[in-house]
Amino acid sequence: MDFKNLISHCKEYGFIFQSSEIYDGLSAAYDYGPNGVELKNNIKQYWWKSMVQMHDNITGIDASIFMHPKTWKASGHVDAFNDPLIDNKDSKKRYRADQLIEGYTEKIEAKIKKDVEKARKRFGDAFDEKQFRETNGRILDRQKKIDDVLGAMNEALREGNMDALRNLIIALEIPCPESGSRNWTDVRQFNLMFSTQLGNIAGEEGKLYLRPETAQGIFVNFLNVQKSTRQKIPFGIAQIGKAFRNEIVARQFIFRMREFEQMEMQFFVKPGTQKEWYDYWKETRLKWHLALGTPAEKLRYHDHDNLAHYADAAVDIEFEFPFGFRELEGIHSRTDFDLGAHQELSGKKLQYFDPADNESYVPYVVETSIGCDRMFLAQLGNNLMTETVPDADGKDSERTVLKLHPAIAPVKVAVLPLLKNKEELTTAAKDVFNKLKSSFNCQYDEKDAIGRRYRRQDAIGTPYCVTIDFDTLEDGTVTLRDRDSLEQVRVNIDDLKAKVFAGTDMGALM
RNA sequence: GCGAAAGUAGCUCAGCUGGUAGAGCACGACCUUGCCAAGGUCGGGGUCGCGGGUUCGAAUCCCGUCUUUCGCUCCA
Repeated sequence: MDFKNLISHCKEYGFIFQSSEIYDGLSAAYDYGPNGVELKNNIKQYWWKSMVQMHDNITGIDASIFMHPKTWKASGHVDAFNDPLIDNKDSKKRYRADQLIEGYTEKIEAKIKKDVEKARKRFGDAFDEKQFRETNGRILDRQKKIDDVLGAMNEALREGNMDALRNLIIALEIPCPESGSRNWTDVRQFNLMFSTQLGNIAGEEGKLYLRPETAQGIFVNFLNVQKSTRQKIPFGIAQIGKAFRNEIVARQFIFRMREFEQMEMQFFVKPGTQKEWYDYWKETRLKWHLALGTPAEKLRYHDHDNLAHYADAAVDIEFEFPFGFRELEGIHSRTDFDLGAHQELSGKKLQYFDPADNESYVPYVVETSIGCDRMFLAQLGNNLMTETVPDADGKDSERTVLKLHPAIAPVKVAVLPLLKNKEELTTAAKDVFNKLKSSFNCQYDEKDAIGRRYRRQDAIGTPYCVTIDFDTLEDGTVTLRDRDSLEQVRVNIDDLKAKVFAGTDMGALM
């Protein structure tokens, strides 16, 4: 099914609505509807059970969205994600001003390397690169130029002086890499974190940020959790929660929103063992996706070429969305960057005493981080389809069916009296419904012909439909109709609960 | 942010050489209906995304704006 139809389906069947739609909507903000919230909750529950319930050494927390501003200083977000952006008026291309300037210095560096290589060829084994670089006049001039430019750039960045940054680009006559044009706009600061004010914090003007990732709530609680649970390394802390990023362009339905939900687990390990745990989680997390029935050819690993400031290894699990392969989950080896930075800035020891080695150390961290909304979209993209099934006359007819894994389906079972106007049938059906509803999310539906009701349930992914007919009144059996095979089996009402449970049990995935 | 396309009933859309809105499905009532999108009768529902302009008259032409999709760009 194409992307547009998927979005329509989400609205029509109560999965996702645009935020504040009656006011023309808010860009890139969406609300989960009645079926959407059930599916999303089930996805979260599947993740939570797989991570926390199934691992003795992983526990959960739920940290505040507001955190002390120093958190983001330590994490690097304040410094690393204040991107200075500049547009080229002719080509309409946007660049990071600092990257343009760095590109300029890299070209000079390349010229230096060329000279070095020429000299190496000339002098052969006797060549001393260090000495050559320190004595060759042309290279020294070029190196000075690089140092001057980067020095000026860093000073401008440090002071937040956007005009100075622009002037540098103009003075160096840096052209647009695409068009060659030097017709630049002003440089504008773009911070990926949303901020708000909160009176005073520790005597300083309090600029609060909405967290751009949930991970820091885990790091700052590292010792609280370790001590209160008496966990021994290796152990993990899991969290599901909202995060906020002021993306320049937020698009593609719920794929990239400015407010989104993450499911993150930080796994604390002994330094030196991070690689083996990175490999372990890389494999374990892919299995989690495969267990839901997502086909292997729609998933792939994508290694990061450019590592983030905190990582020594990083891989994405990508899913083939309707608009191509995109990141669904990330597994990052975050080293001791975060705990080390918090230890330094807070002045509090964030170390673990390892009785096995009789020593203290700052643990290394392997992170798994999955976007909840993206997982939701992936499930719809993978399971929503139209297919041909026989109609009442045995002829081909089309149905729209959401073939979610039964364990995460919003509604587990629909209870349907065969006919609406026979009170003995509707009464019996309501009895069955009342028996099931304490165990499963159920729906009772008596409107329209039975075939239409089946199709309505297909469209929201309900794995089972129970139909009450006249035989039910005689022998206490009902038909149990399977969403995918369309097969119906006769089941005793007393066995229904066990049957539906067996077919929708989340435990079977783990 | 730039470029392209779109926005009319709950949904999918038609109407758009200007003359104050239609269909199918959905919704409500009644009849009919015995397992995979049944039929009949009646009924409710839209100031055509929003604002402005041209005109005697605008869903239709023009300008602006918001939202969405696609392509660039960005993406810890």
